[in-house]
Amino acid sequence: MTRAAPTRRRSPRGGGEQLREDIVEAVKQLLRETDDVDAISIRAVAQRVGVTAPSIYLHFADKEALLDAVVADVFAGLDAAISAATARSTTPVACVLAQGLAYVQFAVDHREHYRVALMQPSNDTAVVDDVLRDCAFAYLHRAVEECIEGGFFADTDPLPIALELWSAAHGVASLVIAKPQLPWGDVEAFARSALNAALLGHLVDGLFDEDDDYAAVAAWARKRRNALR
Amino acid sequence: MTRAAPTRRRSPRGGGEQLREDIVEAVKQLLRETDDVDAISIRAVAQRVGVTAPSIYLHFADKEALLDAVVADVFAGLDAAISAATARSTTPVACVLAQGLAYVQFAVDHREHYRVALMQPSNDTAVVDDVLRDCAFAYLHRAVEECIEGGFFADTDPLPIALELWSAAHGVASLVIAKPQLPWGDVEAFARSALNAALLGHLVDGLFDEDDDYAAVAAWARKRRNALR
DNA sequence: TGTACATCAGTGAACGCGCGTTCACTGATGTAC
DNA sequence: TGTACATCAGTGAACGCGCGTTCACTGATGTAC
Repeated sequence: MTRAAPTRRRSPRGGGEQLREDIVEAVKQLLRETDDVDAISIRAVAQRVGVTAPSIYLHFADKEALLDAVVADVFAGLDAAISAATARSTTPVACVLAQGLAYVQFAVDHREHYRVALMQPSNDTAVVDDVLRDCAFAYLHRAVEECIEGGFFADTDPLPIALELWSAAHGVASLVIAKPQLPWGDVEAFARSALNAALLGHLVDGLFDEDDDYAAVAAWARKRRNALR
Repeated sequence: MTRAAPTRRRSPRGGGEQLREDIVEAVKQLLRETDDVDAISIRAVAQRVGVTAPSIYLHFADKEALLDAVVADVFAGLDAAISAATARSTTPVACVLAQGLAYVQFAVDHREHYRVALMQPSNDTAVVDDVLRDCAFAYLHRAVEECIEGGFFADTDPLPIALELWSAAHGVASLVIAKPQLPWGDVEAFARSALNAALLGHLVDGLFDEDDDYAAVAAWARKRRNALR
């Protein structure tokens, strides 16, 4: 393997910004191609950008800072996807479903990006996580609030519900990514079904006696199922 | 750091079995102590066992084979936890909930073991995954079948439902592990609530018009909520 | 317009390190006679 | 019971490698006069 000739033009004064962006983009490219965080080395990244390894350190303090920047970039992409799904929705419950589907779609479309950002030991600083909390998750939190305000969900604290719904979407996304050989069928249909169940669960939450091992809801469901037949 | 003196007694003929088990146990110990897969090196494992590095290769073809053995061992532990939860349960729906709680409990009690086994790129061979499918997951699959046979769930294919419930439990477990600083509150209570929602969702699945953006179920729930008030 | 100079983005070579793995070996264990 | 020998679990030293990071440098860019 021959080293790539550094064809890149030198940046104008104070113009390292372009190289910085290129470096982050190169990491994302390598993640996409190799599906393996361990393939990310300073040398590999530098070569991909067309620059020598020490140049990376002009823009990032160390490798961890570089990966933090990549994670922040991934969060921004996730945020954009969920923001778009939110804008497309009309009712709050449908909005939560759309957000969940967009989330899973983003994750499986960018599996290694998702893995680095959300399935990895968090070397990410509080700052990086704040990006997530203030953006992508904020949309979900707001939509849950609207579900409560609209009387769709019981009138309780929206935060745990939002976290539960996030867990539901994350569960589908991360298990599909970690174990792709399991019989998922069509992933979007699977995700829709799983998210639908979680949503239905919250819609009917608190409407049945909860200390009876589901006997009350089961009896009700059985009766209704027979009536529908 | 001085190298540990190899105090270990030589195994009797054909008695490498003991060392093999000790090696797997040492890996699990290191994972527990460091919370970091990258801390697992052949040398570190050998030192922990009290043996030199090449000895490892008498029992495992290479590092990947060693990690596969560890994953299989973790799956066995998970299997035992879920088996115990299953035995404790009386009704099938309560059984699914108990299995899910046991699953999450096991995961957070053995976070790095869980990470290696279920949040990591699967270098595990099909053989290793079969252990999971034939043991831990089989209990869930069976319990879902019983939910259907008992008329608790709609009469459909149990496999996707089991996978969805697995995703729900995995979602809680893996997100709590990956982002422990989020406001989870009591993890068991959180898991119970999330699993409860998924279960409720499947209990009432198919009982409402599904092409109306949840309008039918929402109207029904609102009425019932008012009646209960 | 032309020249001397300061700046600083990027270079090239090297550092020390820990890794997975190999190989010829040693010496305690167990066996055959 | 005693001795010679085969076995093979575990050793010690070494291999080549790629890694993150450093440091003194170079030379194109832009500026001051």
